[in-house]
Amino acid sequence: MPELPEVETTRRKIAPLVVGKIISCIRGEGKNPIDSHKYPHTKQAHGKQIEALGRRGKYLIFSLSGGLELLVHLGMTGGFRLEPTPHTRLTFELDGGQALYFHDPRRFGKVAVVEAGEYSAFPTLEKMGPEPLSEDFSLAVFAEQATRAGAVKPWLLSQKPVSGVGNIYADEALWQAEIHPLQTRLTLSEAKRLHTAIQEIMHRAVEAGGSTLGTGKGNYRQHDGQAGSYQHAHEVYGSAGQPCSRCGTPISKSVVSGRGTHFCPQCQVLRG
DNA sequence: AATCATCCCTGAACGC
DNA sequence: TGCGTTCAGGGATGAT
Repeated sequence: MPELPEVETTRRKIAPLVVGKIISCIRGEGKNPIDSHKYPHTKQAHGKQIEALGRRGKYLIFSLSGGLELLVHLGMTGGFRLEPTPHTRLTFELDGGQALYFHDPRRFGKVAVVEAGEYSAFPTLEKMGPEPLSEDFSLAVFAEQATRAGAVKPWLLSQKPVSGVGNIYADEALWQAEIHPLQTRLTLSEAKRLHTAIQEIMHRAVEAGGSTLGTGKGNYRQHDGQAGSYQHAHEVYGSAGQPCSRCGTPISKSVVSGRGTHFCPQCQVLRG
């Protein structure tokens, strides 16, 4: 499922193909009109030039001429393709006859055109924490906030302490930092380890082109169908019952705030 | 204010 | 083999 590394990989791959192009039209499925509830105001992009392709957390941001932005959230199964698929939800027709297809089997993805910076319809984006691979991801601020009373994993998933961390990379970072997903009130030492783990894992995962899980149609792939490779580096996600690579104890799986949660019960002990 | 459950949606995995 | 059931999950939303 697309988290920061997958979204960043998408951005890097797609940007050279679209920046500078004019969106002549965005079309819906087949001959159907676009569902304006799921994909609001896409018509405003017609005739606009794509000036840049940026990213904030898990959101792709197409900067358009006329002070507009086209926001894309890939949800669980969204992605761009160069050819139409049975799950093409939107077709972006570009000048020069090229097209970009928004493929999204489970339809959890979001696409919208907004005034640049007007994110009030996207509260998670509006309140998004710092980028984990930027200087803005301050250890001091992170460690201070991490002393809070709530459980650490749901907090990471909220996008507030840091942006772009989803279920896979949250589990991986907590394993590397040796912190239990339900731990509260992190010590300075724990916060430092987690801060480092998030940076390292995100960096390595971006380098690997993200993670591609399973063999199905709903998994994450790059626009050309190429898979990422970071799944081979997963230590806990999808590894329930497998021995922990540090201590050999079988990895546990449970549910934490509605999300499948993988951890090593030996290395990641809940402090009282 | 913070935390939790519910909803959306459909392919994959599982069970009989 | 084939059908039906359950599961997965990011983020918005409503509830607690």
